[in-house]
Amino acid sequence: MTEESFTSKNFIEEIIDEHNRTGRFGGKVKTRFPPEPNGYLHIGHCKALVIDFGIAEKYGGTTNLRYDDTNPVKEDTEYVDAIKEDIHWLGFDYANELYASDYFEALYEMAVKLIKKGKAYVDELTAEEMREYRGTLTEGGKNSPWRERSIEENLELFERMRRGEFADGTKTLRAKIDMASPNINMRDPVMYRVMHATHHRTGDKWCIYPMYDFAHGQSDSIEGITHSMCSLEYENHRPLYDWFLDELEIFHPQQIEFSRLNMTHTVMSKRKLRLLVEQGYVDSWIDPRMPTLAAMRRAGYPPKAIRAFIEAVGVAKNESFVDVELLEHFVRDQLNQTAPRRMAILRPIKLVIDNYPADQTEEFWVSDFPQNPECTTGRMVPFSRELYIEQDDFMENPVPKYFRLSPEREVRLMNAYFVTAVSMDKDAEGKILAVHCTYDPDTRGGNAADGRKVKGTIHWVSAPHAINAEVHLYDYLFKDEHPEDLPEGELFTDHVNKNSLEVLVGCKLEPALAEAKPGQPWQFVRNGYFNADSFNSKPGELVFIRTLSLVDSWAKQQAQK
RNA sequence: AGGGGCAUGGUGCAACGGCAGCACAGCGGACUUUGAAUCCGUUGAUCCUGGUUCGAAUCCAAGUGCCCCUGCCA
Repeated sequence: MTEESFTSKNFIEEIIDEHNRTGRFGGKVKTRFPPEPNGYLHIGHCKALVIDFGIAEKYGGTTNLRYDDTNPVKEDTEYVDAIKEDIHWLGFDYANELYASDYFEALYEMAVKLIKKGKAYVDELTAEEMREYRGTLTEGGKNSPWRERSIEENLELFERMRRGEFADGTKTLRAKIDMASPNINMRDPVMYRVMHATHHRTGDKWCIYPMYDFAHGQSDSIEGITHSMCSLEYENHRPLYDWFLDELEIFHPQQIEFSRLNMTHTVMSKRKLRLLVEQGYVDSWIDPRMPTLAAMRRAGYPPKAIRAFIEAVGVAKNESFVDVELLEHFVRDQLNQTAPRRMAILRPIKLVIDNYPADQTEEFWVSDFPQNPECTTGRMVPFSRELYIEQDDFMENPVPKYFRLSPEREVRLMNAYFVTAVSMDKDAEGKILAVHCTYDPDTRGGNAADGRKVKGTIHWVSAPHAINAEVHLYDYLFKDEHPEDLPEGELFTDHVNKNSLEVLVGCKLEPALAEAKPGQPWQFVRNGYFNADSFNSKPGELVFIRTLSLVDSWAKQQAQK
């Protein structure tokens, strides 16, 4: 069975197949990924990444990384670097690192060409006037009084714009198309505006900057891009994309629009993400609660899982809202295969084995992947009379179906011994300070010599050998599935989950975890997947981030009651 | 209201005139030294109305709903 025979093609591939049948691009496929360096890449961009790089790879072509940097006041090299890092992390290789600003001179010449053809003119309408002249959705606009200047005058004025003779906002270069068009984008769109601003790459060389519409298609054309994929909101811009290319009579790529990725329990617009950062709802763009790729990397999401998720979501033109649980499924699926198991106690309570010699210590070899009998790697785990277990793993008055430790009940300490709880130490308020138990020496390793079974198996850490750590547990930033669906007058920031970060101090970890490095995934058994925090951990002062909890059907069942 | 786009289980995606399928979620069970994983089973959908056709999710017509567009943002 070949993989190909069972995977259907998405609509973009069907378009390309058609191009290949008709020979439109001579069988070539070349794509580009065009981020604006004004923020961090998020999971939504990853969809574009997978489409742009995936399509090119599938058809034997290449992909350029091209920063869409035509607006100097919004863009910064900080973002240029962050974007590059994210792309590499995901495992994509671009053919060239390019910038729309590389083409400023060529774009200028193209504008001159359109002026000479009588297809562009210098306008002096103010921003407000231009809005009035543009008309409305239902009524056409009217021509600017400057629309019929001579070609010579336009040429001279445009050159003087470039030389810096005019103040910001006083002049624009506009395409002369059709002020009555039902498509507002065709009502003499602005091609160039005056902006005396320093650009992150060209510095102060320019004081006029091209608009997106005038830059994107021609940049595609210059690079020989065949298929220019973008999100649905650019559909209305395609006639303009085509118009510039046709009037300029240059190589004409095909723009294809797909629906962007939306996900439950988060927001995806850069504006909103920036707001969360600036107003302090999160620490930064890489706060693990953010849907940015850098945040996911920090939280321990494997790039393979993210790509598998995007593949599973598919490509179409439907406005879609993907459940964040689908992403989590792929993350767990990947981590389950790659994260070595370790024991860690997040909310410790002391467990004292009364009949275990006080001065005795022993060690158990434990596999990194106990569910895989072929696994040969592992570590030694020390065991002694005083241990820590999870508070949740002991219940003085157990509820029905609870089969962890409770008075007079026997459970297995994972990989070690069977123990039976016998008593508790309590303070004046009745709070349990420690649990006492006895162990059965004939159950060493976790199996009883007489073959008897226990219902529960709990994890533990030897108290004198434990290392301390801080653990950060994150929850969704928004409890609402659709935080952007708001009642009139409410802000999405009003709905930020105030309890989305829980900091646990004094967690007790098995000693092997002292070696943990950021970026290494671990499964803390029965707790979830964790990763040393690349930002807060210092040698000897580890901080772990919970990437994701394990699926917990017990907790779910309890919550339903 | 004008223009553009989209409608298939709870969610996302297939089926391209011929048995509506896959993934996630859900539900039930088996197994278990992780209440995880794994395994087995299972509920559930073609926006509406009419037409063409032996046969329509698919083609045609009329409707309905949702999204995008009035930046010198991208």
